[in-house]
Amino acid sequence: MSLHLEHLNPEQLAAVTLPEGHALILAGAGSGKTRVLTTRIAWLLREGSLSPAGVLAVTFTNKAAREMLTRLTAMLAVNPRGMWIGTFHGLCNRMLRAHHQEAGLPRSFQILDSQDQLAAVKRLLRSMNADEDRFPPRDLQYFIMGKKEEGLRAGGVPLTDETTRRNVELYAAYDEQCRREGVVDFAELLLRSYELLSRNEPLREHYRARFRHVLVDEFQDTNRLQYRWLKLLAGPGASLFAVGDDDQSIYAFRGANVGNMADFERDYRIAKVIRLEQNYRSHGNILDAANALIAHNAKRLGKNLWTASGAGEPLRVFEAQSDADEARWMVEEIRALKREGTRLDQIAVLYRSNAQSRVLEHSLFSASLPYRVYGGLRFFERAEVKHALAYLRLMASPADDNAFLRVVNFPTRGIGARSVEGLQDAAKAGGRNLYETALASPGKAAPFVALIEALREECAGLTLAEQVELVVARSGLLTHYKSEREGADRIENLNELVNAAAAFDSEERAAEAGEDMDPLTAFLTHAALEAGEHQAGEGQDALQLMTMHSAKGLEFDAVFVSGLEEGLFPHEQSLLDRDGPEEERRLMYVALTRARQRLYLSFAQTRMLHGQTRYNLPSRFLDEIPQGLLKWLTPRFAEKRKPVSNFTAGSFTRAPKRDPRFGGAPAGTGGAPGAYRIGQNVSHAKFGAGVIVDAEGQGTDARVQVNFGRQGVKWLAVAVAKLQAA
DNA sequence: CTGAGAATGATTTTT
DNA sequence: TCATTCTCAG
Repeated sequence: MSLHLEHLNPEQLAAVTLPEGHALILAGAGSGKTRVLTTRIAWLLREGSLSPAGVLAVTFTNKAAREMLTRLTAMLAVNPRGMWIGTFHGLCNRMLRAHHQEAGLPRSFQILDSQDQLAAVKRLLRSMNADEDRFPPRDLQYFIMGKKEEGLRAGGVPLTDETTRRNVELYAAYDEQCRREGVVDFAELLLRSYELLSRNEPLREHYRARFRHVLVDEFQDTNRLQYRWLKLLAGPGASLFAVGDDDQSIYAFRGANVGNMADFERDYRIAKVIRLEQNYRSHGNILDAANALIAHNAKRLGKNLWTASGAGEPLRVFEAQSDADEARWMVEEIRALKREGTRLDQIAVLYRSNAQSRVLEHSLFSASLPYRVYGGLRFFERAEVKHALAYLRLMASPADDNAFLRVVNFPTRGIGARSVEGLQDAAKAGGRNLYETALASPGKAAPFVALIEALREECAGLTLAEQVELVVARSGLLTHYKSEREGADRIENLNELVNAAAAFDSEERAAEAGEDMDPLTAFLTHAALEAGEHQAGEGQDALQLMTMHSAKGLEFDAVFVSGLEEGLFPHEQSLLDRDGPEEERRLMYVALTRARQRLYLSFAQTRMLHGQTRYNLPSRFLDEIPQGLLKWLTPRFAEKRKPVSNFTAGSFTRAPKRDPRFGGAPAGTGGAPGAYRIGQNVSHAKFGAGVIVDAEGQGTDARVQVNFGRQGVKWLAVAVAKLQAA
């Protein structure tokens, strides 16, 4: 077993070889975090009396868990199978499957993903005759998820106001519905597992005795419940080893609590936090920029990245006339990079929101540059795949009303809304699930029930893949999509589902589900917990397009950080939140630290958003990077903001209609000299630099709306405000 | 049940 | 702008 400890730097080595006890590792971007985590496990196994069964390592994504397992397999002589390595959800699922009885769950409980959960919430609201307009299903879903992630059941939520009281009532009803139907949502996996451990002492002691070392990756992303789960599981004799980077905490909006890091330090009396600050990824200028930027955040544990490699190139900055102009420029730069020998899959274009990819895709398509967009629907989330899975779920778990309703009339078989409502009423009256009800008095649903019954019988003795194949064919899904114009892709996905089942059958089953679980339930669990790839075509040499969020954990030779405009990035919505601006800055930090050698920053004066032209100011983040690190490819905006002359109050002209041939830039036919023009840069004594975004009124009543970026968007009376052209 | 047209609303996202 | 979701006529 070769750990290559000699290749570790002193801090990495210190982290890897820490004696028993709790530890907090502050691991900067590109500092070899995964390596430390895996080498630590290997070292513990080699040095101590620890056996693989004593290790529990938890990550957030399946990808990270796989990566860890792969590296360990390469490093170790022992079979890593005995370890518990997985995501929070995967490990909780594993525990709940093993103790489903103690946890109060049916053997083949099904897992609701967010889509399923929303459907369940909608159905609940309808069955309780709730006013969907006053109580949007999404809000309730968010409420329930949030409370569960705080570790609260309906009974434990303080009733602060009328809305909360109502939500709590619905939360309780939702949990009851889930119980009846034998399903659990994502947050429930964690909460149920937590409750099981806290309630059941023998079980808790069993696991505590077993897991001597608990290791957590991306600790800054844990929510309150996850931290409590860890604390419960890591008993008095165990060591909790947490690795994280508070500067890369970008998921507060979905419940992550960076505060867990400081809490951990205090709760476990961590004497010395180990900082991994040597970066093995980026050139010096990139790190200097990132360090300077993140220094603007007040709430930090503190850390400064450095590199032993050289300063490298300056960061290139481009100011575009418009979003289309920005895209054209990127295409040119990418072509140049390609000519110089950079592979396309080593170049990433990052943006704040998915909507920004459209213009870019348009340009790339015209330029015939192959690209791959991350985001969007994943394999197991596609409608046709979910339909097929619903049939399978109903076979495995007839109480699953969600699954029943999804496919009872898909493909259509004459069971309309009427019949379904009748069934739902009868089910409610009889206190039974829909499938049982339909089985007892079939009515219009007779063909459907007969189909499911027949499928169940015919599946006996078949392999998993054969079962899936049979269901896809006999359900009528294949026929249905064959007759559809755009059905080819969907049919391909259904075939792919059969392949996935075959692959799962042979390889993954034992690993994921464990011992005595039936293959079908194991596969359905796999589908729920691992939504699969976003898009096929991985491994082809294509440009990588993604949000800055999805880029976390990745690295590229060259990175474009686009749309650096106030309102877009930092996003205007984020400014409403108290901690929003700091989280946006951390996101920028993540974006910058993705680049190995070359980093481009760009922004546009004009951008199409929601069907409207927006005039944004350059992002504050550009000001927060030392100018000496930047190389402006266009004149630096600050230099152009010299006052020319005072405007005279009175006239303005609407910006002339933009000509698409000029990339949406003002066509330059402006109004009279001294007139206000929409899109005009101005400056104000108090608010500073701004852009005119709208105007109204005439003469002395004339008012203009000016976007002052971080100072906000304001209407100003032209006669009063002394605006200067800038 | 289907398709057309209206209404709606639009950061970020893994499990 | 544009994709999704809803409503209503046929």
